[in-house]
Amino acid sequence: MSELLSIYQKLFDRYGPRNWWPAESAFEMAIGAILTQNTNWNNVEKAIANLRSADALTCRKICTIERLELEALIRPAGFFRQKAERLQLFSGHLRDRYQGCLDKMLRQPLEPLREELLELKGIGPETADSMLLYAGERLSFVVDAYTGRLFSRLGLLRGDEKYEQIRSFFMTRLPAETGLYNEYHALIVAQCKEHCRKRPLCRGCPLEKDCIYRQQNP
DNA sequence: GTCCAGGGCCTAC
DNA sequence: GTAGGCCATGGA
Repeated sequence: MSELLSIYQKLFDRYGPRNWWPAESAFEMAIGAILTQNTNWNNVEKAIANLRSADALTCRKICTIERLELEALIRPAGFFRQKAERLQLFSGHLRDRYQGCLDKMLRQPLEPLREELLELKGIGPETADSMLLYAGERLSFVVDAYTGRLFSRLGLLRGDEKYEQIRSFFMTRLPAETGLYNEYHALIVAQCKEHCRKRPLCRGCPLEKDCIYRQQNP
């Protein structure tokens, strides 16, 4: 078994299926992907609950709601002014180019679609890949800060790779299965939330024996 | 009080 | 092309 699959298996054995992305619709996932930028998911849940109560989890409503009202609804998610703008830019694009139909957008050819998302202000690579993988079930590995941190510690990355390099690292080594991509990213998050934050401690970590950081710092 | 979270943009060198 | 500042809330 490849090294990446072996690590995957250890994480899956420890944490089980993560059932990502937690949302009731693809559009809600896309909105959540923007709201969770550099923000604890707990806070995002509050914002999404507010949007749901206001019946504002649709493209049409996000497009037409007053900016200040949208800001107030998503306030718990932090960075609420930027995020309100980003939600409306994304929804406006969806309305203008795909008649507001997210499924239609997500069925487009992968790489051009990814580039199209990246051209939108406020959608960077992680947000784009989250939308593609989780809302669209498209084959695009999601990289985040945890990913680089964990695989550097495991000695599989140097630590100075750019986003696209890390994404390619996984995509050229893993079987082309969206279910695997989905679970792997979610498991990395679960792992890092429990063990690999900024503190240099791997005790009890399911990857303990593989973790070169621990070998270097017993 | 301090640190951090499932980033991304902008500006200055 | 890249390091540093900025955006903001809420929980640990």
